[in-house]
Amino acid sequence: MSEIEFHKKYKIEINDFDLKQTLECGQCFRYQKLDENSYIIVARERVLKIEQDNNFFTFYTSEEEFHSIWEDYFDLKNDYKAIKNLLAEKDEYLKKAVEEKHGVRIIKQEPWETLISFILSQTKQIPHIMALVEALSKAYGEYLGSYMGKEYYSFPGFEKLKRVSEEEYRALKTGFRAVYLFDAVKRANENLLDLEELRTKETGYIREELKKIKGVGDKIADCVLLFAYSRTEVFPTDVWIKRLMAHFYAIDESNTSLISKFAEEYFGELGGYAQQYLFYYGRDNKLGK
DNA sequence: GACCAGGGTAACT
DNA sequence: AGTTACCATGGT
Repeated sequence: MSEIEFHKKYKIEINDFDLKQTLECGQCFRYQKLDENSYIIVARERVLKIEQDNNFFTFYTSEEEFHSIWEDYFDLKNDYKAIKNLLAEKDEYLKKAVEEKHGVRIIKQEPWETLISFILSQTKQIPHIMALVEALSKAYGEYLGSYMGKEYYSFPGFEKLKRVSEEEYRALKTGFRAVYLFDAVKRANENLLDLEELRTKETGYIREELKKIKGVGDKIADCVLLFAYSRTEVFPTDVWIKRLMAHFYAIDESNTSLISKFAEEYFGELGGYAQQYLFYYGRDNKLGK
């Protein structure tokens, strides 16, 4: 078991960015909190340690890797101050949400990991989702090293999952999602699903292609579009958002299509950002019951 | 033990 | 086209 050293460091000042908020807002499932100001994340076949001291961040990697990978991964070149200003002008709820959750950034995650993670997410609470993703990685991913008594594994690609049976997925406590996992892996391996090719396609086309996978509907497809393909105009509509839209804007929470239509007109191109600020703000403050 | 969790499907009206 | 039971599992 090789201990990861993290001997390289790159320190940089970044505004409108908060580690806790960005990692714990519900968009990603593979982070480990070390203490109040530092986290370990596993992404892109790597383990990264990050520390935050107000607006200063220490990335335990080279400056070169920060610029080639993590700056893009955390969407750090995007002007979130401008985005937050536009949202805050819309109404009091958004104003409060962007003020309280001022450091959220929409991470650019890998499409495959995002797809599988959100397939696993259905009718699960976030800690459970994290446990399932962890179990899947430990069972079929690559060992990347250990740090402070914890082992880290990469997220397994579809090639690595090619020979895995539904029963083996069930053994990981994935429940009825095992069939969905199996179908996604099968499609990817049979070239019926090419997530890299989809990257450049139109949003609507990507959504329809993703929905061909068993167990993938509008919500999961939209999460992949937002969190992996950076289609920041989409508005993933889950149980929380339904309740919150009823709470904030008096829209019937049982009418998902009406909520989507309202979001499209009201938030426009900023739908994805609005969704994430409202989701995190609402969930964290237990709004909408 | 009932009820719910970052949903989706199939079988109903 | 719009409801509803059900899916597997873990936590309150």
